[in-house]
Amino acid sequence: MMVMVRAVKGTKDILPEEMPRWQLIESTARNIFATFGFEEIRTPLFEETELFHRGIGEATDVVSKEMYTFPDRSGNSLTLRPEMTASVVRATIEHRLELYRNPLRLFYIGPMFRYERPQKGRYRQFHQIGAEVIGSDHPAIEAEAIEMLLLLLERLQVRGSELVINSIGCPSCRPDFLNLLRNAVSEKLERFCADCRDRSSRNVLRVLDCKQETCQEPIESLPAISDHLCEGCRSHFLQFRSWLEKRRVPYQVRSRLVRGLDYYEKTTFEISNGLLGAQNALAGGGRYDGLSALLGGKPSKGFGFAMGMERLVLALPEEAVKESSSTPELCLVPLGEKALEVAAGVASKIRQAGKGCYLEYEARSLKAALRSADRIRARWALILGDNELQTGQWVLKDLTAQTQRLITETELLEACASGAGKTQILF
RNA sequence: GUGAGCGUAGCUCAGCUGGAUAGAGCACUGGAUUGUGGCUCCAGUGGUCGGGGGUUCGAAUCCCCUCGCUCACCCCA
Repeated sequence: MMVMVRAVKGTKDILPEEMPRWQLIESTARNIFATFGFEEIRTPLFEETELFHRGIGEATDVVSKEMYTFPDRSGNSLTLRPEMTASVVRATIEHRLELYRNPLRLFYIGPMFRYERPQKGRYRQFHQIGAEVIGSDHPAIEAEAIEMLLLLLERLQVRGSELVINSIGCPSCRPDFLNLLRNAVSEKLERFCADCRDRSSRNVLRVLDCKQETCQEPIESLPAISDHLCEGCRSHFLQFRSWLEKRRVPYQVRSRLVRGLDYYEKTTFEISNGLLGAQNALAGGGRYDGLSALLGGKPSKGFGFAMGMERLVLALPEEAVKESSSTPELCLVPLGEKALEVAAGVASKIRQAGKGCYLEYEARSLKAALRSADRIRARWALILGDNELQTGQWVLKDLTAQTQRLITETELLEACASGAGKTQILF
């Protein structure tokens, strides 16, 4: 037997049944982002591998072991984007978008790719909605972006989200802190788990984020970054917090919050939600003032976030998705080949008038056709058999009211012409 | 990369410590109703029990390998 080809590991089909949830999320996001002055941008799904190496950082997990990297036919190394901030910043540099609006407010919706073991809420092809503000380092804009994100969640009736924030310092204070931290960890190395011992040399900050029971106590005694911020970072963070408070956004400071991408500095944040399982981060983001310069552009400060759409779908309550069927309400039921020809012509005219209808092709019997019309939830069935062909009087059956009446082609097309702008036919 | 759990009809699942032609509900098709749906009743289609090997008189059931899915670690959205 032929082996069935299936969707590759970590990818999945989003079937028509679940499409309303996705469409709701996308349209709500577009509407809300527009009210904040954000404009949509789409960048290619793949980029020069170099972009992510430079932007995200060689040492990160994403770059070192999670990228879909491949040579194209000319030998260039390309990579399916694992996130989109680097691409957006690349595009702003390439097209000088900072000349066009300052700050630049952009958002995006699209698929990302990371080679990881799939689990609940985590896929190899996953989708993000994200937003970036480029060209300003005002702390108020961070609070505004977070407010926008929370408003989206509220509008989608997603409950139980928590905002945690932190400042991870900047190039002028972080290196000193990292040394301090590294030394503190190595002093009591034996008290940390094997993973943390490994992390202490690879990426010390991560030690702060370890969830191992046994590591909690030694972590407590480690220096906190909040005590070692430079004056600029400290004041920026305080202002950011006060802007959140002015906007009445509840938050928690977690000095152990660490992000996985090297370009972040100063403000970082995460929104988690208990409905998601182990991968409980619904959205995350932060400031990336050095990224533009790193990618060869003019120094340009930025702040942004990304939200996982699959995770948002998991957290989306059923009542938020309203039944909104856009499928046709009229089903044409021809009985026999000759009737099919006539019906096909009528269907064309209906659609040219901007209305919709189903055309039943394989009506084995009237009974089967009506059953099928019922199943696709059509409101009316137009029956076209030998009798109707003869008389020119077709049978229009109201499947809900269980009534039927005769109608001519002319009357039908007149009904189609009425109700301008609506795709459903009004009888 | 590591660990655990699970693979029986399109879907959700029964199938007791190994026993004869592998079952149910839903879905699908047809009939009761020669051109009238949803409800009801009746009947039917559909499975190399994920794949391979082994133990046995006999394997969906036990053992080994393999593939797949799920969840968790790691990491993140």
